Amino acid sequence: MQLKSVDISKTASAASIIFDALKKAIIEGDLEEGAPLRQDEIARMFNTSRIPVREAISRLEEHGLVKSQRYKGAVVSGLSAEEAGEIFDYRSLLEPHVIRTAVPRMTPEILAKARGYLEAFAKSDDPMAWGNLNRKFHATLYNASDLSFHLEAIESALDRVDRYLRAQLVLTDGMARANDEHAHIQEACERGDADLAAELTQQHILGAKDSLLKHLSKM
Amino acid sequence: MQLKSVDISKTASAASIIFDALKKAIIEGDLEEGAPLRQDEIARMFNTSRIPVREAISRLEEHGLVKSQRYKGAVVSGLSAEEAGEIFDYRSLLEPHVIRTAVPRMTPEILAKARGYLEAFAKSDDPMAWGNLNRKFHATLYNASDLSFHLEAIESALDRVDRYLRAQLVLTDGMARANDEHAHIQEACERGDADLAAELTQQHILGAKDSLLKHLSKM
DNA sequence: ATATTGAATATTGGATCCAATTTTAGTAAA
DNA sequence: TTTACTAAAATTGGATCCAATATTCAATAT
Repeated sequence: MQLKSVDISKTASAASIIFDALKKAIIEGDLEEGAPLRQDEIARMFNTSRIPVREAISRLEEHGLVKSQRYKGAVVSGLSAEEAGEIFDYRSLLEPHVIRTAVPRMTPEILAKARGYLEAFAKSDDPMAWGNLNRKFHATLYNASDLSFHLEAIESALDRVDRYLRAQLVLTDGMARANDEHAHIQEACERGDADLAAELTQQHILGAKDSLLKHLSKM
Repeated sequence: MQLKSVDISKTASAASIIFDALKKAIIEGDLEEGAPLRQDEIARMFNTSRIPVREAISRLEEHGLVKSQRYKGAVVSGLSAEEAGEIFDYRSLLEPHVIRTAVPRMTPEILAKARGYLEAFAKSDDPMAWGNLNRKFHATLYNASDLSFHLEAIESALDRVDRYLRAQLVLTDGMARANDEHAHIQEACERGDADLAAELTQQHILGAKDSLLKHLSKM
């Protein structure tokens, strides 16, 4: 007799759940720069002991999202304008390369999926959703490259600047420009023009950097 | 009264010590691909409990150096030829940019230090030392860029391919060619020719990739 | 002899407890 | 009032113990 197989293997460890939750909170700005991460408090929130909390925090530290000191605890780490700018430069090296590799491998399904995110992004009026749709749009196109190391590196870099990117998108005319640029990138991909897609991606990133630095200097 | 201040603050945590030791062992190939990391065994080695060992392993996992499965344990992760090649491509994007930024900021002291490593590398007949001298030579030049995020990213990428790089250096004529290429890079830096230094760095990396992939395909 | 079952062993993830250090609050002295 | 000192509270890192799961291996059935 054959039984329906039920996937019970997805029992994520407590440490992973806490890690994901904290990471999301930091990336989305719910936990602001400098906010202390008290092990005890977090453990109570998740009904666990401090052990998995400590593992989560130490993993976050490896990603540069928190800084921790012995006996003093961990705080959410922030970025100076220079550091944020550097990460945008880093992205402007990697992402054009990745999309250039990806374009010839894009299937109609991938392009349709990207277009879906593109349109949702254009239509959305929820600033909180913009950041996610923006990332999903780009990630969908990039994933076709199959360059897993590059993709991880880009994700990690985006995690660090996501907060600032969001702020920039909301507080300036970034939203309108991003929409426009996304449409051109999508078009280049659909036409199979890898070089153009790469060029537009680079401009997209450096334009955002410019806008972000201007915004930060006014604060 | 004033006391001689003794710096006792550098009491690294047990987890950090274990992390560094395991990382070194993996990078240098003492722990081979697939080797299991038993928490109990490692804890006994360091005279600690398994708690700091687990933290170390989870941090290694964030760096992609080990893969761990619940109730099964962690093993040293390896790279396929494709994955190793991808990391060399990644380096060939970042490192030329970094050295281009670094060249105008190189002081005579930095150049002298790099030359020291260059010469030590050329003279050394200890294959185990080559990998370290190679990294120190490049790192000395790169550090002048002050691009800390890029520098971290490069270090992390090198950590992953170090084992393969070493093997390639030893088993082919890589050593002689590397020496030659290093000398040319050093010279370009001393002349202040940032573009040439970047160009040579890119060739250096892609040449090593080529040599590595040829070596791997013969196995 | 080989495949299957089940108990013993090994191994990991987490909870609770303890030690070391920092921070805070309170008290006394100038 | 302000400053220096001390004790209490808060907080982290690690050790020991327990629960959950995987693996091994001997006993049994085919």
